[in-house]
Amino acid sequence: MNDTSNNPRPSNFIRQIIDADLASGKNGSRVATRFPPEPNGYLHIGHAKSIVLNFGIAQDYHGTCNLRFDDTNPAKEDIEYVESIKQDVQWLGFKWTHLYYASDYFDKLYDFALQLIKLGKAYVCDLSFEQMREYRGTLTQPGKDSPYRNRSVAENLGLFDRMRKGEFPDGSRVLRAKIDMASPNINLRDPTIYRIKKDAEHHQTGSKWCIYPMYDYAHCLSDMLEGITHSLCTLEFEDHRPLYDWVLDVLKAPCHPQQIEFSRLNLEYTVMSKRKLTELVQKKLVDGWNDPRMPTIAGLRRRGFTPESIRDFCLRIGVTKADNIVEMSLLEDCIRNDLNERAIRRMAVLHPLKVLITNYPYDKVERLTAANHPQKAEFGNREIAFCAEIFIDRNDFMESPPKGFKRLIPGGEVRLRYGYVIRCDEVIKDAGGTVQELHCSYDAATLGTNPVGRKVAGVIHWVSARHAIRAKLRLYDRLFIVPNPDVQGSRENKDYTAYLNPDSLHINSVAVLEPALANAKPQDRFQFEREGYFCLDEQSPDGAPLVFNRTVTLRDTWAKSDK
RNA sequence: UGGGGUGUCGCCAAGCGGUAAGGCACUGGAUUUUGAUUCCAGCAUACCUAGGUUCGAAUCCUAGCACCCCAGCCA
Repeated sequence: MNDTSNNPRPSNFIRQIIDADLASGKNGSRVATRFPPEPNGYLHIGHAKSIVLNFGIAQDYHGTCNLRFDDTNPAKEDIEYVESIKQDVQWLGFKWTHLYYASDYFDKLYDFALQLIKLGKAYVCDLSFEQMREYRGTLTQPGKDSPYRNRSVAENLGLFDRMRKGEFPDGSRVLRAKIDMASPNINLRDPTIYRIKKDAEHHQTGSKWCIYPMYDYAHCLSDMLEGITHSLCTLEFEDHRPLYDWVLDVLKAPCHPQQIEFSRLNLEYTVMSKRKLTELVQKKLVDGWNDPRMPTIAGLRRRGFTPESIRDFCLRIGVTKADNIVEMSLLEDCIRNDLNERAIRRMAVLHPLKVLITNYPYDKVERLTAANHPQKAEFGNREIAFCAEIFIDRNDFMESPPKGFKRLIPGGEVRLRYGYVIRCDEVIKDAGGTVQELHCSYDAATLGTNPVGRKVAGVIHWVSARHAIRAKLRLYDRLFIVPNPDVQGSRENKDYTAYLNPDSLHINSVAVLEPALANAKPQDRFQFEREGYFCLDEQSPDGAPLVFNRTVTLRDTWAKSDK
């Protein structure tokens, strides 16, 4: 197969850091990473970049990689997301060393908070949300100390204990790290590390806790507790690194993971923020998280993408700190490249036009042999029925063709793929002038061999009208009509949904397919010759009409030309 | 006007002081019973700008410029 995951992974600046650490004997020559999603949505291809990075490094350096759910905010999380994330990581082809939840550490995290208080490095603050914002200052002005900043250790201990016991309402008090209200880095202006959430039912810990740690506090300690050596995250956390280090330093942590930031993936014609993807789902602008138009792993899977192609994509885009927006053509190349190698070929006519072969015995049926893959004999052959009535695609016939048109024209010849050469003798039209049917004649001497004395340039696909099966085809196009809905939206002061592509899904219910497709199984992938790669929808129920999703079209240099 | 980042071909991205990898896209051409695949060729005297150091700079220094992130009791 065409699995690039077996190829050496390209290096990047993070691997260079690890190489240097290994060379200097840091971390006892151990490499431990983790992939830490919050279960508040489905994974998308941006997460795949992080997954391939983290798990790939663990594989290549003979290290470990944990899957850890960063589940510190029960209000936004759900067990459905936990399950989908596990499934998606596995589907991508990775095995975690350990499965953890940040909530596994809630007891330890609480004890560390007690330590912080005893060290005089944390205090309970009674400021309201609004007051807190005022006291924080602005980007250019320093903040000012909270009036509660200098409470005694005993008072802080007592208050924090009562917070834990549920004696105070949500929002009334928080535990804050005591760092520096005048820091030019806003994240260091006494950040909140614990807040009260009394009525949230946590998907893992139930109602055991009514206070929950904040990301900045929980993440570094979780990394530490797992003995992570390299904590890889995206660029927006760069400003948080001093806080990450502060917590571990103050607590004199026995292990201090190194946080390294890389830029997140942006893909043209889609959005990648979980907030926006959630909105698309909730407002039913798409048909759920696994809608094949979504950049989610579940969506790409349903669209027909292979795990190999997504891994390949993640390797090809690289890992840097530069802002980027990757063209869709790269992702398309990855899936075409993989499917070209492994997809069985079939014929499907999307816009059927009836053709009567007038000189072929009307009642005769012939079985022709067609290769399942033109370059791979080991894929075997299948038989296709041929008779006097067939369907070809309307797009393969033109009465007044542009220059260079190689398909069927009145009086012209074309090769039927894996069949005979036919000539169009007569065009039958209805009263409105629409072509209804073509009357053609076939050349019996052209099966498997070229006619002598003349060249037939075109080859078109077809199916027997008497044997064809019907199916529903879902033809997908880009979700948005502009390359960068986020940027365009803020520039034009519009919501990104204003750029949704109204034609991102086209349903074709008239397509006719060769009968061999009847026993396709959900997720089976095919190349419909000259059309594209399709996969049987995972939700096609047994017995119901087949539904195929178009993964991607074939490259089409003819359609691209000006003609 | 604060802090943190980033700037190499249309897009991604190597390069780490010795004279601009690679992939995608694009453009030619060959082969082809998929206008697919495959193959072959082309595609940055140039690295945000301006100075400087050096025999030599995308790489070092200085000063600018542009863009991204940060003022959640989100992650």
